[in-house]
Order: sequence, then C-alpha cells, then structure tokens
Amino acid sequence: MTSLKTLSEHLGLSQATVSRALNGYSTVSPKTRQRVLDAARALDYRPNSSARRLATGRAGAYGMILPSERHLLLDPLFSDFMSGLTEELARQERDVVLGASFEGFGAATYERFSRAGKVDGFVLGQPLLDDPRAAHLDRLGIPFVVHGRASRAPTHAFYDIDNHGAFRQATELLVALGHRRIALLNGHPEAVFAIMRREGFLDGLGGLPRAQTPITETEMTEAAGYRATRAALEAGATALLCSSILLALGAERAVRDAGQELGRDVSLICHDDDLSGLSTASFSAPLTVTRAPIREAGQAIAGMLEALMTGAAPDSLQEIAPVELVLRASTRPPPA
Amino acid sequence: MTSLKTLSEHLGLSQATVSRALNGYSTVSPKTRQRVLDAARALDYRPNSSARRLATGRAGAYGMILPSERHLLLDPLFSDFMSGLTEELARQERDVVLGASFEGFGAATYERFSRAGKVDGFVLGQPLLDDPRAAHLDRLGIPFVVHGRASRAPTHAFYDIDNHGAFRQATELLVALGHRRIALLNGHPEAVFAIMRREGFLDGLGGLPRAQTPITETEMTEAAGYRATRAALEAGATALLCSSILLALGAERAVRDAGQELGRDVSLICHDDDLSGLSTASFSAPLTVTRAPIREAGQAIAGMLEALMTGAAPDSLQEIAPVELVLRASTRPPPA
DNA sequence: AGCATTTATGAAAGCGCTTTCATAAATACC
DNA sequence: GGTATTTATGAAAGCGCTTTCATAAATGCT
Repeated sequence: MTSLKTLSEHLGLSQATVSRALNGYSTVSPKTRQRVLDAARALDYRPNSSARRLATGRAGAYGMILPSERHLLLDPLFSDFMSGLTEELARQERDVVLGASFEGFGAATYERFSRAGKVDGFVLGQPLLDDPRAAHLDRLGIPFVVHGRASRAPTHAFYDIDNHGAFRQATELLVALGHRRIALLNGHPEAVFAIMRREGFLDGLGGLPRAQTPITETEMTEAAGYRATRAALEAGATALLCSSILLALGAERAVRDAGQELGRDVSLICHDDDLSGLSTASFSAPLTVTRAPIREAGQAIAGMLEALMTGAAPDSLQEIAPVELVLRASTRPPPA
Repeated sequence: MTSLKTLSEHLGLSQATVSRALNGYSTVSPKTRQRVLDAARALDYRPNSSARRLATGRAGAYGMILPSERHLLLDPLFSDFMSGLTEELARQERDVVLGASFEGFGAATYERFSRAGKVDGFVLGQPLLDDPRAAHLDRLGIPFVVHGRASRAPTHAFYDIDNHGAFRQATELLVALGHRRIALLNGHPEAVFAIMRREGFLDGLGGLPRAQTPITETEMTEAAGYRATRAALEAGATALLCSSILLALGAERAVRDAGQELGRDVSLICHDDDLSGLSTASFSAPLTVTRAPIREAGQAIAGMLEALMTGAAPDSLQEIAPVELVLRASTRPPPA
C-alpha cells in the first residue's frame, strides 16, 4: 500500500506539500503539483480514507437506515433509487453506507452511526406524518434529507413529488369523463405520500359525495389491490385510482374476474412506479398514469446532501417535482 | 463527542486500560472492566470508527458495487437481499457500503474501494459465467463472496441456490404429467443462474426432442414473458417454465389472450422470486413454484464474509441451498 | 522468607492523513 | 539596496484509537 510517506519520500518532498498538491491547495507551485500528480498516478497512490476521515473529522459518507419491519421493505423501487443516489454521490467521492435498525423506528441507530463518525448525514426514506426520526435528527443537529416529506410544513431538506397535484389532476380527469363512483386504492394511511394523495383525490372530487368514493389504505400489494377492487366494484365504482402498479395489477385481475373490461367498463389511473420489468403497457388496456422518475429523486437528494454539508440551510433545499399525467386507453367515460 | 481520552481521564485510568476493557481483553480485572463499562454507558461513549479503523487496519465494512448498466438494476429483490445482508452484518458491528461502478464491469471500482481501505471485502451480485470481477478480485487477493456462482467449478466463497436441481425437478414433473412441448422462459444467457437452469431443464427433459422445447433467454420482464409465451403457444407448447414471476405474469397474459386457461390448457411453473407485493397466489390458477427465500441468502453471505476475515479458506465457504418445489393448481396434465 | 510467575496497569509509539505554524526563497516596493 | 511582502515548502502536532513493551503489584512455590 503506497502511503503518503512513501510517495513523499519518493518525490523528495514533505508529506505536507504532497498532501496539499493532491488536494488542490493553491499554495503549491504548478510544476510541483504536476510532479506530485504524475508520481501519484505512477505509484497508483490511494489515500487511506480512514486516516483522512480521522484527520478531517468528516466521514465523506451518508447513511441510509433500512427499516426492520418486513412490510416496509417491500419497495421494488429501492434499487433504482439507490442507484441514482449512489452514482451521484460517487461523483463527489462520497459513499453510501447502509445500516439496519433493530429497535423501533431506529432513532438510536441514526445516532449511533452519526456519533461513531461513520456518516456525515442521512437520507430518510418512507416518512410518516410528523416522523419521529426527523424530529430526532433535528434535535441532535444531524444533517438529513427526506425522500418525501416528514410533515405538512417541513423545515427540513427534502425531495418529494407533487403527490397532491397528481392525484387531484387524475381525479379531475375521471370526474370530467363523467365518473361518479371512484375508488382510491392507496398506501398505508400514515405514510405522507398516501395522505397527500388522499387529499388530492378528495380535492379533485369537487362536490361528489364521499359515500360514493371508497378509500382503501393498505399495503400496496397485488392481493390488496384485488380485494379492494372487488369491494369497489360491488359498490358500483366505475373508476379506480391506484397508488402503485402492484395495486393496479390486482385491480385488473378483479375487474377481469368480475367479467368486466379495463377501459371499457372500468377506468383506471395508476401512479407509475416505473417498476422495472413491469411496464404500464403490460395491462389489458394501456394504463393512464401519473409519472415521476424515481432515479432522479436519488440524484437530487445526493445534491442536497452535499449542499447541506457546505452550509446550506435545510429549508432552502426543498424540491417538489411535478408529476406528469399520461393519458392512455384505460380512462374513458363510464358505460351509459 | 466523548473520546477515549475524556473517558479515561474521567475514570482515572489510562486509555490503554479503558480500550482493553471495552474490547473485552482478558488482562483487565473484572471490577475495572465493570467500572469502565458503566462509565462508558453513562457518558454514552462511541468509539470513533475512523480512528479505530486506522489503528486496526481493518475497515469493518463490506462493499457492494451497483452495476452502471440500467438493465442489471431491474432487480426487484434487491431490497430484500440487502436487508438480510445488512441486518446480519449489523449484528457484528459491520457496515455495508454501496458503490457505483462507472467503467465497464467495475473492476477498477472494486480496487479503489479496497485500496482506500473503505471495505475489507465484497459481495458480488449477478455473476456471469467466468465473471471477470471474480478473477480480478482473486488476483488482487481481495476477499469476496459471490451471490450465485462465478464459474462452474468455483474456488471462491459463494452462496447459491440449486438452480439446476430446481429446474430439472420442475421439468421432470411436467414431463411426468405428460407434457411433450415445454417452453423455458429464462434470464440473460450469460447469467450463471440462467445457464444452470437451462441445463437443469435440458436434463429434466430426458429424451424429448429439443425442437419441441423452445428456450427464450432475455431480460426478465412482463413484456418479454408475454412475447415468449405467444411464440411458444403458437408452436404448440402446453407447458411453460419461467425463471421469474414477472415472466410468469407476462405468460399468463399471453395465455389469456390466446383464449386459454392456466392450469387447464397450459401448465406453468415459476421460480418464486418471492417478489414482495406480488405473490404466486395472485395468478388465475395458484402457481406451482420452485422456491428459495432471498433474505436468507443475504444472511448466509454475511456469515461467510465474517468467516473469510477470520481466515477461513474461500473454497470451504460454499453453500448451495436447496430449492423447494411447491405443487399448486397451475400444473396439470396437458389437454387430451 | 525469598524468588519466580502471573496479573493488572500505564507510557508511548504508531496507524496515515491534514493543517497550523515557522521558515526560506523569491518578488515587490520606495 | 534594504525592508516588506508574497510564495513555496517543511517540521511537527494532532485526529482518536490499538497495541507493544515496560513495570508494579499480587500470587505461587519450595
């Protein structure tokens, strides 16, 4: 392992100068810098990151804590998000370290990671309303960015999509088409995204009576989608709004089992999870969707983390990405 | 931040003794150890991991490099695997660090991570036959465990499932039921798991003519499953063997579109990816599957990494987990 | 009792960097 | 040409641990 010492001796320079040259300090002369750079390349020198971290007091890494509860893990988009995040951070030579939380919502794990100097900050995923993790990190003064939002009027940094707008718009479309009985198949009711979508849905309904618009808020599985849709159809629903493509998958099966047809008898709009391997073209009628690329969330959050480290105020780092409504064949006026 | 120095001064002991007490060395007297432990708890002391790593020369972390190619990321099981791995490693106070590979298969990234002392070893995912990453890490003497296998006669540590046996057994079942035209819907032909499954399939066919058993090896998406199944049905296939539940999903749609019914007209066996949110009960006929829990893979690999670090020989750490064949309604004799 | 061990602790070096402070050389100024 | 300044480099301290080596106290043995 080539160390700074080896390298500096080889160059006949002090470690200080070599270090400065490598880290781009201005006080080193251009030709010395070039010599150092060349030698570093030739010897394939890699600064030891533990040593650097110890010296600088910065970890150069961000953490993400995986929830211990099994059902929270059912996130088929996790790899896409992580890929966006990791790749973007790698550009700035930052690592992503994964942790596992055992106890409760994991606040202790966050603290442990931070105090041990393993990470400089965190990404919080799957926030609940008034998520205790956010409050806790705030109290401890640990930087973090939320993927989603942890409260209605967040003061923290976050990247979210316009869940409210997307579902309002989708609902308005269904209403405009003439649907009067619309069902919402949503995610867990404490998840902020689900809350926002529900509110968008309700806003989009305008004056439609609530009794005609059943709302189901469960885990977003195919089976749950099936059950909810059966019930909705029995109640006379002609349109469905699904929070995930897995719910939509179950919905389609239920529609089919009821001898009906997507697009013709029942309209369906789905939030496009962009689930790799299962596109919205895989449905019997191409699905109308609300769409937002998950990979970009990872990338944007990477940028926010870096900004936080350079002193940016958390509440100046808040982005709500627009969601596109893509019209396809699964939305039509209700049968006469 | 309470440091060892603070803690030792507070106790009136040397840093050496405190360190030894904390790390469970036997040479410290029981009552001193207890005093130290109590004080550490009281002051909520967390050893700085960079310092420890620098002193010990061990990173206490393992790496996993995410592929840059988009299509390799379409792994809906990633989060499950990661969860198993991370949780098990967390028990031994080990971290998981994620990296992104930009160049080619990423060999340079592995080397960079290792040389910089960020990790002590790696988990290799999605191995191809004679995967260059494995050869590279071997050459550099960097410890690693493969999730899957990187060659036919691996000398490295690995955890794999019995893909060959599973698909042979599944095929034999179909043959025993009387099927003569069986199609295989497989993954990418260079992926070792796909190779093993193909061979298992061929072995299970016994003497059946190859011409009656079309093999498709593509990305494992719903759309690909649909296309392959259409073609297979046109060629007269009465049974399908799918490498992933997404392929099976597409297969079902194609079967339906052809006016046929799963279980009655066409038999289907699927390798149960255990994809969260989409169970094999979500099909029109409950699916016969070959099953192996992915989470356990992560846990087993965590154990192997630790074993490697304590000097175990890589070729003594090789596990091939059995795959269970679960019979359900999707497999029946072909129509007369 | 007297010497050889064993047991418990401390002093200090070292892990590989960064960074402050001091210093020497080069340039500027009047 | 002499002093003030800027520029380029080095010496050394320090980041917070672990671990070797030395040492003092306690115990064992005859």
